[in-house]
Amino acid sequence: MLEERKASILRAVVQEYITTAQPVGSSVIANAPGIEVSPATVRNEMVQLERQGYLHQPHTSAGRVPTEKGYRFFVNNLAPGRELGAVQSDQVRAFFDHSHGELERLLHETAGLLSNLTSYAALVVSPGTRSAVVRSIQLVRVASRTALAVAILSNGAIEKGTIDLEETTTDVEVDQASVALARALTGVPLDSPVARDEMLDATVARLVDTAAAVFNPVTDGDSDHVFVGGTARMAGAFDAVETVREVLSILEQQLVVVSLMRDVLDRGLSVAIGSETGVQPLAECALIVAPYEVDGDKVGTIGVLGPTRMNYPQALSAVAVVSQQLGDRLSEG
Amino acid sequence: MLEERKASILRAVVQEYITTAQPVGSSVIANAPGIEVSPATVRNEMVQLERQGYLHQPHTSAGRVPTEKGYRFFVNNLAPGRELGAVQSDQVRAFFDHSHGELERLLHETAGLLSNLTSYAALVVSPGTRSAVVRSIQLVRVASRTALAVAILSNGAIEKGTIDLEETTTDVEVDQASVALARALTGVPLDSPVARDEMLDATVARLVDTAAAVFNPVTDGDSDHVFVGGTARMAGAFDAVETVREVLSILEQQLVVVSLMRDVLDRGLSVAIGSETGVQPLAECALIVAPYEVDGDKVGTIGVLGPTRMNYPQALSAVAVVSQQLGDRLSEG
DNA sequence: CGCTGGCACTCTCGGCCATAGAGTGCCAAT
DNA sequence: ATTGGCACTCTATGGCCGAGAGTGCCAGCG
Repeated sequence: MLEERKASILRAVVQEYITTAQPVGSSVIANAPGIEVSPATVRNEMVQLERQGYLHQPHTSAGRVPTEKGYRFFVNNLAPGRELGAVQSDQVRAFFDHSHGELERLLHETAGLLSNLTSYAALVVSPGTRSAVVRSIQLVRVASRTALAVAILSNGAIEKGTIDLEETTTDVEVDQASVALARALTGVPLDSPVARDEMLDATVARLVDTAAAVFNPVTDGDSDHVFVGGTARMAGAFDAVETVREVLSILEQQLVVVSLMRDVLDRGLSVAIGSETGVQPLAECALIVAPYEVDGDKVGTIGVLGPTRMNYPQALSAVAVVSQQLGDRLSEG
Repeated sequence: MLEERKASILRAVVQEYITTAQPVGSSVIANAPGIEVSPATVRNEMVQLERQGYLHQPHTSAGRVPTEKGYRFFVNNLAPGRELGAVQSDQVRAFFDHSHGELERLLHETAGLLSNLTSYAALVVSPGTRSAVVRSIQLVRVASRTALAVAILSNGAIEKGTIDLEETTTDVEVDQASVALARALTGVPLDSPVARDEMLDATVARLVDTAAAVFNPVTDGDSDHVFVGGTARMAGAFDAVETVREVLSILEQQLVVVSLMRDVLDRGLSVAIGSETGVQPLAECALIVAPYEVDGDKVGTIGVLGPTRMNYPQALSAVAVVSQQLGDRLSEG
């Protein structure tokens, strides 16, 4: 733990660095509100903070820059629990009031909203299918050798998968399978085992099984869809174009993003800073995540990805508010 | 038109600049294959080319750089009709042979493929609904005040929209509307007018109309979905981080991208260079587009976005091959 | 004893200059 | 018409210097 005054100084350094992105010197800190000591004293404290690993000096006679440990201490102990500004709260409320239409579209736009609020990249992972129940499921032939299995879930999500047919399969068989599938799965979760006690033609039974199997990977969460908004903001966050490229490259890999977010949540964190993300190219990034709940269940995750020198208080509250309201919006229906 | 030799020089300049990204000088050109004259002669020609607007000199005593007009002449008259390399052809073939599963996923992965082939950003616009016919359509209540209208089309696409219900609407009414909708639209294009000659309860009739209306914007192409792959490549293409930001910002706006591509195609072009795109932030970009055909109909578009100094021959052939094969793949089913 | 003003020191950054080199435009010779 | 030669221009690079920022330390002060 840090003494009162060291903590104040660290807080001031982080806040200053977040806004200016320049190494900050002792005199700036000494003039900061809440600091009542001279630059010399600040300097003495700063060498301590540096020894303890909270600050770093790019070179002699430059100001100090927070380290990962510094940021971590800041978010754990020093970040003011800032409310979102009135304008922004209104923006969120207005968004969800007027939000309308289809689930995917809503999530996509939510990513845009969150990105605008924070001016970082935003991530929205769609609700998992685990907690939802099938409202309607059917098998439709779309070509001579292809059928589509489509399930509509109680949370408004639509899950779909393609099935290869034998050329010899008749339309009647497809229809029978469709009916059997509906009978077996309507009203229960998508990954429920399919009861097989009815007498069915062998071909039809096989069809039902294949169709049901199509949805299993879905429930592994392996196919959770993630909506990314504001990737262009990453270009503004770093001046090394190479860093930008690497980060964008990560954001393109849905699987990586989803498991990254899940992983952070699983570790009980809401913020992962630099190497804490466990992803090397994100060494200069910080990730804020929060689950959103529908009817009390954590069904999905939203997050914000920015540079380590991100505005944590603001981003944290934006993520909190949006996850809350998104959950409410999805629960109400 | 340009005399033989000027054209050869222009070709050499473009090719050289594409690979090195450095202004190219007369001596390099003089040594290029196919040029049998001395640097001095090349210089004389280059001042002509510059006067005619094909080349530009960043400053006295730098090499020459192609202008938009120069690139345009190159793609129109000079670009070798290069075949795709054997390795890459194989890659495309292998991709479509093993491709499997759901339409959206296929298109998404196609964007990735095209991006890998060209090392630029790739764009894939999903097939429009115009040419497809409804295989199945239904209305499903997902919450007390919400229903989902879901249509499955013959091309494997799924179109969906949400409908607000009165709290008082009964499940039976929803079902009736669903049946009526199915009767009216199955087997015909999604934007067909709904026949209303049957006697229906007023509430149900209203439901049917709302549901049908939901799909109209869809057929306006306004909601054509676009899959973007390889955005990270844009970061490698420019060294000004600001340019990268602007381009990414454009790529995030689906509507802009879709109408941009349509616009270019409508003008009968397959390549739009710099200001030809009509989009200011893309001044340093070039866009290559090609439609893909399912059963002879141009149902969608794919494209590649790179810097103006892109490898046109290679990108053109990659786009051609992929659009061809994607069309075939979607036709076969 | 902790704080602070003072001070010498270190390091970066911007400007300046000179030089090297790339590439040109032009001209006279072929 | 082409070309070798040449003087010229402009950029890029590196060294140098001075200004300025910021430090670490110390001695003095409350």
